[in-house]
Amino acid sequence: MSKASIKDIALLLGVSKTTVSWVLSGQSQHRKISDETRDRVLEAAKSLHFEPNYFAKGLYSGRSQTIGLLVPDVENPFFARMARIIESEAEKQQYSVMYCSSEEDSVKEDRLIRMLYSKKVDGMIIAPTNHAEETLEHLHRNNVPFILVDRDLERISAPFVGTDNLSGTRELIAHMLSKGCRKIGVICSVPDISSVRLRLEGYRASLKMAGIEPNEQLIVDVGYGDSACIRQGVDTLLSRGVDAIFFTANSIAIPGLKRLKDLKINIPGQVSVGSFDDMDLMSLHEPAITAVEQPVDDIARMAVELLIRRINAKGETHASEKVMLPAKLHTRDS
Amino acid sequence: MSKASIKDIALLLGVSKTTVSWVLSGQSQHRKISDETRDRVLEAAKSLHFEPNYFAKGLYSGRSQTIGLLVPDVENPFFARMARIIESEAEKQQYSVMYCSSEEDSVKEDRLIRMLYSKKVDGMIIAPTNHAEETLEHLHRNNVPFILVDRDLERISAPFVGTDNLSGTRELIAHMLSKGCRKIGVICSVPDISSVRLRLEGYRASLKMAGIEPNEQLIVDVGYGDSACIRQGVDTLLSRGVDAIFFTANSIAIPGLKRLKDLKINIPGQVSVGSFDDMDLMSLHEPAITAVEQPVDDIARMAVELLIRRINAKGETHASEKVMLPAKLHTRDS
DNA sequence: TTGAAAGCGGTACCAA
DNA sequence: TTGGTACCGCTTTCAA
Repeated sequence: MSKASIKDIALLLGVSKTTVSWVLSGQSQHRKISDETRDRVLEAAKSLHFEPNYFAKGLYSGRSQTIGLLVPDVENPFFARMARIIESEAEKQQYSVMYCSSEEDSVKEDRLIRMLYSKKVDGMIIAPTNHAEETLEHLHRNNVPFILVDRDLERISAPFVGTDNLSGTRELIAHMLSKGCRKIGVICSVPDISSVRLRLEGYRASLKMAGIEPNEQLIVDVGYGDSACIRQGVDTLLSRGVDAIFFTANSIAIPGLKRLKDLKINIPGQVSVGSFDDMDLMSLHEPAITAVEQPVDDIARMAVELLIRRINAKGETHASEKVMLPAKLHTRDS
Repeated sequence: MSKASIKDIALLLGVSKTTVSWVLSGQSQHRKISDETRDRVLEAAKSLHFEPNYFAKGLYSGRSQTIGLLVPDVENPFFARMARIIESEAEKQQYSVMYCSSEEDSVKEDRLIRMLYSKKVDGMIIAPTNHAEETLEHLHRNNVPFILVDRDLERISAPFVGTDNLSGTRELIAHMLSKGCRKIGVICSVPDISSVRLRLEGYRASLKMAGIEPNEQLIVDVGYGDSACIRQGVDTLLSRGVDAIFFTANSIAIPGLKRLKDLKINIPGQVSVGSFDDMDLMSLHEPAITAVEQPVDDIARMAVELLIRRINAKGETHASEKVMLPAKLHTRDS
């Protein structure tokens, strides 16, 4: 029951490995193999259940037909969906996906990237921490193509695909302002990554546009998003008299909404709420929560497309495109 | 910048590949390599940034240090969490994870399992469709260890780890009965998989225990869970006068709850609600929804443990343990 | 039209 | 204590 190899087929038929290899890799035409030989080989391959050995092929070709996916947390609905789409897009092109979660920890991130690298993935899709430069440089030097998603690293020139966080946020804040909110608080985490930074920037810009001077006291940074800190953050903002709260991500919104529920705060009576990342929970919430939906499917599709293009273009230098896809505001009852 | 190989090091130092290989694989002691040689090799390896070639190693050893994960949908919060825990458990043991989503489609499942197989994963963790026997037999014949999770396949003797669906459901239904519900409807999908089958069995058993004859008219099967069908299912049950609805999975509960919200049904005034699979949404819902939480972390951990044990015990025959972990009922306001 | 042989990068047996 | 060499399975160049 041990695997049939090319050699086995060659021995069986009394032809050479070369011939078998040529037939099996569809080069019968080009290499002028006789139809008869070709058919005998194909038949033997079928009856012996021949399957090319992945390692041998990889050893020679250097290709694994596998891509690596590194995100902060595959369990987060945003990244879980991204993983799902990436998987199906990759499969269409005969690629498999290996995934890892960095937990926003750059040390772990470094370790995981090296692991993916050592497993010879043909390329990677990475939502990096803000300290990934060195590791990514290493990839670059070793000609491993990669695409950044969700957060960009301005200091390195790498292709990026993500949401237009600035416009998305501005639209959301503008909506809140139009509903009469004047003292909008924010809860954010990991503000050093580009996406969050831009969401904060969008927030400030919108206020200024409306003639309101942003008050830094109303921006609460909860570090890596521990839920106790988030609940605390809600309390802080409430004590500072906000009339609205902007959650900068789903991971913040969930504990945040829980806290508001526990405190029996009336939404939008006492405070309005707006959130980045739309999810079932937002529309099912009572009242339904206004949220900005990221174009995650498009991000995933484009990331795979760009990555595979780069994999196939190994060697050639590309301009490092930076793609920003528009977000979509869902105004609801909050 | 191309990778340094063992040969490069050997050439550089004027020693043989054998020596280098032995030093690098930590056999200096055993193979009695002189300390001096060892140090020279180690130093050269470090300065040339030597890293063993994954394919070459795999070609010889047959091992990939990778496991395959096949679930119906990695985006589903239950499986997303499972994926997350499996990843971290696997990493502790130096394994990477490749994932695939079968979409409950046995044809796709077969294709994906074969793909994982061809990529030489050392083992697989699979939440199978009810038609996976043949493919799994193929794995078995080829000595690829695998663990079934979430749903068991009684017809084949394979290790399984999942939730005790029967008890979990009985507890939930008993709770609903104790609150006075008498006409409990059910919406389920893919009832041919063991987990759902057991949930339905638990439902019927509980009713009988309470002296109520189960009415098959109150069990709506929505096939593969298209959300239009689920909404329709809710309508059907309501028209049949149920005083409670049991959703057999989170994927059913979400569209189901949406429909109830759209219809402005008062929960639990008009109908009570209970669901399998706890998630943030359940406790944040107004009113909070009573739900059965599956021990997904334990399932994932145990699956990895059993799998790796089997990988390492290749050849030995094991009893095929079937592990059922207890579910936890969260009674809430619905 | 087909085959022999070298090589991809390690590992391990058998000698020395 | 160390080295030569065959082999894992596939691809491809060069010869016939």
